[in-house]
Amino acid sequence: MRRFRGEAENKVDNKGRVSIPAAFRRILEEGDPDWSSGLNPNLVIVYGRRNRKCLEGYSIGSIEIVDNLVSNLPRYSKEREILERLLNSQSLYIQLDENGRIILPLKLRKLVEIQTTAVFVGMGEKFQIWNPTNYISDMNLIEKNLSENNLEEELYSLLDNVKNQN
Amino acid sequence: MRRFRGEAENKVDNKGRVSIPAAFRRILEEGDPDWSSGLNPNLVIVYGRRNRKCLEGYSIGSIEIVDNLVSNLPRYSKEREILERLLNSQSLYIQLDENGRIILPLKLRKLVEIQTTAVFVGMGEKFQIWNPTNYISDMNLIEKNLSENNLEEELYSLLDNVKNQN
DNA sequence: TTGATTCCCATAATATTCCATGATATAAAT
DNA sequence: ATTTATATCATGGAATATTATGGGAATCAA
Repeated sequence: MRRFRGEAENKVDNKGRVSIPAAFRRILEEGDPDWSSGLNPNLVIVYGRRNRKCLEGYSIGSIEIVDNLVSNLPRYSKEREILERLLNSQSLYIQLDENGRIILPLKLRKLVEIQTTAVFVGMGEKFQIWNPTNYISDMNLIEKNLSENNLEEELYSLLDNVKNQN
Repeated sequence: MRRFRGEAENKVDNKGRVSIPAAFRRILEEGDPDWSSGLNPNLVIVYGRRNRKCLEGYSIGSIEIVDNLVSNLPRYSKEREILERLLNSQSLYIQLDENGRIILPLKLRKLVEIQTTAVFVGMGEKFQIWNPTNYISDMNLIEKNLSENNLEEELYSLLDNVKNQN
């Protein structure tokens, strides 16, 4: 399955409307079992990630994978209850409109400090929505983290040493 | 599997259109699981390599190997999130058009200083896209490094000591 | 009735598709 | 081997479609 890739910066108007980048729409369409040509795909927005100042968007298909992982934990276990709280209560279904936009409720915009602009960031099986300035800081943090932990080399050696298993 | 080999210099028009060298197309076709005769292959362009002034092109097959390695890390682990960020946010899918061209978005062209001409460089499992002048400097840098330290022989001797990890 | 929410339409910018052509290369034929 | 036919490549232009984004009317809720 194709992944969310790339970055895009889109306007948020005062009704809270934002365009989902076209490339992401394609992934949402593929990932929505109910979607077919002509319809508008659904997605799930999760806003329950503490220590992260961003929202996360999942295709229906990929949120179901996560949900199933949670369902495999022992029922009524403390861990499961917490995860369900974070992933289920702090999330909502949204359907794209005719123009490929969604409406970000005021509550969510406030939560992640989004006002007139939102940055969409591809993260593989999900994507993130950031306030532009916060995104830059987060990226800088990552850069720092990379160099400190020597992760960068590790990462690129992954890329460079792909042993082709086809 | 066949590899990206050779160099080619192609024109970039003001819409950002460039021909992918025919030899590279064949490799992209072979490497795209969805490709079949008559279709146009997809590829992934990675632009996030710090300290490198070039873009990198991967066939779908080889980028998926990398993606899967990352996907095997614990979901939501710090390490995975960092890797996903770097690999996915700094890359994009592109499909060749009917004439074997792709469109390099302005953002990417600026990033690597490409204007009217681009050099394609085969690098085995990936290829690079350079501004011609920058490519020459990079090559010179390598040459200089090699001759100054008399590294060439040493380098090639590395090849013989590789413990084959396949 | 006064915000907010949804739906519908408009549009400039951008991207995609389609067609055309000269230049190379590949294959066939004498 | 030299010429002739055929296909493929790199590139340009123009027609068409899609994106991102704004504005307003209709609908709804308190």
